[in-house]
Order: sequence, then structure tokens, then C-alpha cells
Amino acid sequence: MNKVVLIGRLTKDPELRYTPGSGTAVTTLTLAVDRRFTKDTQQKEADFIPVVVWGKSAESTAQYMSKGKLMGVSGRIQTRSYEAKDGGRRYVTEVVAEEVQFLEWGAKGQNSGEGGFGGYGKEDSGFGSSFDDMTPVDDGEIPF
Amino acid sequence: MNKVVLIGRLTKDPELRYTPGSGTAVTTLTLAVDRRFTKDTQQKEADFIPVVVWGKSAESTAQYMSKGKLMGVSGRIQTRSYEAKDGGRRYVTEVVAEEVQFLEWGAKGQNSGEGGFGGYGKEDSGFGSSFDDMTPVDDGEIPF
Amino acid sequence: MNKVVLIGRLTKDPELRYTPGSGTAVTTLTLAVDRRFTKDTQQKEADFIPVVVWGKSAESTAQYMSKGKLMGVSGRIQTRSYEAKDGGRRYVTEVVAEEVQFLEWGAKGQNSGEGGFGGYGKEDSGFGSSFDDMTPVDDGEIPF
Amino acid sequence: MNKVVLIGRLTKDPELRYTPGSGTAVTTLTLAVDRRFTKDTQQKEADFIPVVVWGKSAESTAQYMSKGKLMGVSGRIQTRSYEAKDGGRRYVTEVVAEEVQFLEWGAKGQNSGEGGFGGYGKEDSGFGSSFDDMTPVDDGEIPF
DNA sequence: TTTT
DNA sequence: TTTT
Repeated sequence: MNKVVLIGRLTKDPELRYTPGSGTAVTTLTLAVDRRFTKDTQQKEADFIPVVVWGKSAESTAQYMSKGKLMGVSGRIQTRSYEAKDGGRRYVTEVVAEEVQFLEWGAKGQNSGEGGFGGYGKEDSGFGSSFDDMTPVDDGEIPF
Repeated sequence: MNKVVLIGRLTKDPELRYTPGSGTAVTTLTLAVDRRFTKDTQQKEADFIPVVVWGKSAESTAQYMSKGKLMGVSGRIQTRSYEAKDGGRRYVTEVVAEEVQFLEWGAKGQNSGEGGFGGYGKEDSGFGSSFDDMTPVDDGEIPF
Repeated sequence: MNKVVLIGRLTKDPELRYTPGSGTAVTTLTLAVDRRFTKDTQQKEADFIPVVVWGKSAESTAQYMSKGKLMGVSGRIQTRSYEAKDGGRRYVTEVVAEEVQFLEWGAKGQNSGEGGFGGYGKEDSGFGSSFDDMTPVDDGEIPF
Repeated sequence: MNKVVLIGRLTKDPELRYTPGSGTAVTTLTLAVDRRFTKDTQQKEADFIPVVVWGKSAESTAQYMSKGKLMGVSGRIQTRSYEAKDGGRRYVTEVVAEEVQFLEWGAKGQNSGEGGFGGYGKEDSGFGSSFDDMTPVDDGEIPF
């Protein structure tokens, strides 16, 4: 059993790539998730969690999400390792999305300033989109 | 282990009560949670999940949430039974919230028509509020 | 978003049926999940959560699980209603399994008394089985 | 919202330490969690997830869990960074336990061979222990 | 109607 | 650096 649910904001615009082999879409992003217990002595009050999205959802995420937008993710924790430039082994722990839900909309460039929208609600005819059509892909194919 | 996470919309305004004994606040509501696999033959495409919120969060929920607003809930599934008016035993399965997150704001009456707000985003100075200060209370005290 | 994870014990042997239409296997069971906060004044210290398992996992569950065995389940909460014999509408809230994990093994009849096994560990060559091949089926097909 | 549930086996005996400041107990361990979709081409079929347990549960975990034992954990994902010996910044993503459940028992040294116990079931008078009395502690206090 |  |  390996289950994760996150609600947080993108720290940057998501990055969409395609695997060299099968050409599967894969989007990477980092979610800033606010902590509940913000002790005053605790300087950092959010966790910055790396997320990987595969398949059609990867493309939707890259299209509709951008820096600062709110997003729900469910999935699992994955660990992998790679060789760093200094020859050392680095260990990566990240969340592989199984379902994504857009809680605020807005592509990159939108909503930046004078009056773009950005809310998510009745007025915007927005609704939480939920995707689940991701194709898990072999680890070896990850292009990063 | 008994863990639940939901994101959904209130089907009605939340109902705030206080326990007869200790006077603890308790709010009940129903979340409509959209299903992911909407097969065309499937007429109902949401689940309507009863949620109970205790303590300070109960009051926040009653204050800031209303019909149609989007809300995140984590908690656990609780079952209990009661005697119906016809003398039969009824079994209730509901979610007891441990943490609530308001993904859209707006009290009852707000946002109804001409131009109230309702979005949740930077423009609205909105941010996802997360509460966790609920006091679990004895089953017997539930006033419904 | 609608996610549930449970670890609990079967209150009875699971019941395996097949849908009239497509003949899909469906197993129903109830998990007794111990509560964490057992206040002394609280007489009931477990929740009894109805679970539905579909497809190949339904058959595995019926085959390997029995009353008292420990089981992990992940899935989602589903609500539905039906007409009771007295003509009244009854509302059901249950967990639909997406993944099951057998934490103790033992078919019905096994492990009952003089020395059957029942543990789950190295000695039993047991390992946690995890299934995910369930076929969601139309609500209307549920044969109960 | 930041929720995690894991069921997996300890890759090594857990390590119990105490924070220099307040003397709070903290146990670190790694859970090997089997993946569901084991594609044949995929050499690694488990994720190795670092877990931190605080407080009284830290001591229980160190006392009752050991290499190979099966354990359930719920909690949240935490990220932090530290300076490596080579001067570079390293980023750590780990799970902070909020609840632990021992699905197999056995201290270090026990269950090693000829006939130690290790199962978890009626025969062993075992029952799933669930702890939740952990005291979250300041990041700066983590002694590693 | 409940499990250890 | 990994468990069954």
C-alpha cells in the first residue's frame, strides 16, 4: 500500500517533456503544501514536494496549470537514484500522480496582473477537473 | 488504520449545532464528490458523503462554507446506529473530519448573483485555510 | 478526490456473488477497524465498515480471507440508495475497493483450532498480496 | 492537505536517537513498499521510503520492529535540505509518521531461525497496535 | 448483525 | 545502502 494525497500550489510553471522511447508525455512540477502546525519558531511552513505526471494528464497539467495555481494530486511515493555529475549516487523521492485535480485554472501568462481571471468557482464556470488516464511508464524512460 | 481524503462541494449550507452536554460545536454537511469514471450508462456521477466536523473547525466551516462551495476534508470513516421512528435500527456511515481546507470562500447569502466574490485565488487574497483543532467528542453526545 | 485506506479485520466470512448481467464477481465484507482514541467512556472501540470488492480481487478475497483475518483496503467511498421492504428509502455508504492487501491468510475453516496456521510472515512463506485488477461495474448491476 | 499511508517492510533495524535539546525520541527507518504493477522489464519492484517517527511511538517502533517486519504508517511528506560534506546542498523527502501500526511483531534478534515467533494473529496473541502519541518537534532538532 |  |  502506497497512497498519497496532496493539495498545494505550483512553485513554478510545470515542465512538459516526452520520453525518448515511446514519446509518452511526462510533466514535472513541485507543489508547495502548507503545513498545519506552524510553530512560530519554525521558519519554513511549507513542504516542497516533487510530482511527476504521466500521459494525457501530463499534457493537461502543462496546459492549464502554472506557477502559483492550486492543485490536488493523488498517487504514490516513488524512489529512484541516479549518478550525479560528481560521480556520487543521489536518491530521489517524489510523488507519481495517479489523479490530478485542478482547483484553480490559468495557463502561463494568464492572470498576470491587471485583470486576468484566476479564480475557480461558479462565476468562472470553472469546475474541478479530474484526470486519471495516465500511462505508467518504465523508470528507465524518465528523461531527467 | 482508517484514513479518508475528500474534495467536493457542499450540497446545502452546513448545519452548526452544539452538544447538550459540553456545548461542543459540531457541524454536519454533505459533500458531493464527482466520480472519475463516468460511464455514460451511469446516471449518477457523484457520491454524496455525510461529513461531521467538531470543535473550532465546526464553527469556521459554518461561517465560511455554504451550498456549492468547494472544500477539502481529511479524516476517518465512522459507523454508528440509532433507532428509527419505526422502531427499526438504522446504520450510519459518515466521515469525521480531522482537517478541513476551504478551497472556495463565501458565507451563506454571499456570492448570490450580482457580483459577490466566490473565487479562491490571489486576486481574492484567498488562501487555503487548514484547521486541525477539533476536539473529538463522545458519540453519545451527538445531537442528531 | 475520494480516497480511503483501511486496515481491519473481517467481521464474518466474505460473501462472493456474481452480477446477473455480465457475471462479474463481487465480494462484500465488513471490516472492523479499531479506533485510535479509545476513551474509557466509549463503549464501542471499532468502526464496522462495509466494503465491496469487484472482479478478480473479489474472487481472491473470497478465497483467502475469512472471519477475523487482517486486511488492507484502499479505494473510495460510494453512496447509493435503495427501497426498503417497508417502502422507505435507505441510504448506503460503503467503500469500493481499488486495491486489497491480505495481511493474514486463511480460508474459511482453516486456522480454526488445533493448529492451523494463520500468521503472516516468513515462516508461512506468506507475503502481502496486492491486487488491482478489479473491473468497476455499473451500479445497477449490484446484486444486493 | 498532505496525507500518506504506507504498508511495507523494514529494510533494516530501526534506529532510535534522542534530540540533543529536549531529549525527544526519534526513530528513523526505511520501508520497502512493493509496487503493484511489476512490469517484467522493471528490475526494481519496490520503493524504499524513508520514515521518521517521533515521541513515544519512536520508542515502541524501536522496541517491537526489526528488519523485515511488516508495518503500516500514516503521516505526511516532509522536505528539508542540509549541507553535504562536499559543500553541496542535498534535498531530502521523507515521511513523518503520525500513526504507526505493527502488522508483524518481533524485536531484533527474535524470530531468527529455528522457531521464534513472528506471525501476527490469534495464535500469537498479537493484535495490531496503533500509536498516535507522537510529539512533533522542531526541524532544527533533528539529530541527523 | 460485528473483528483481535 | 535495501524488505518478503
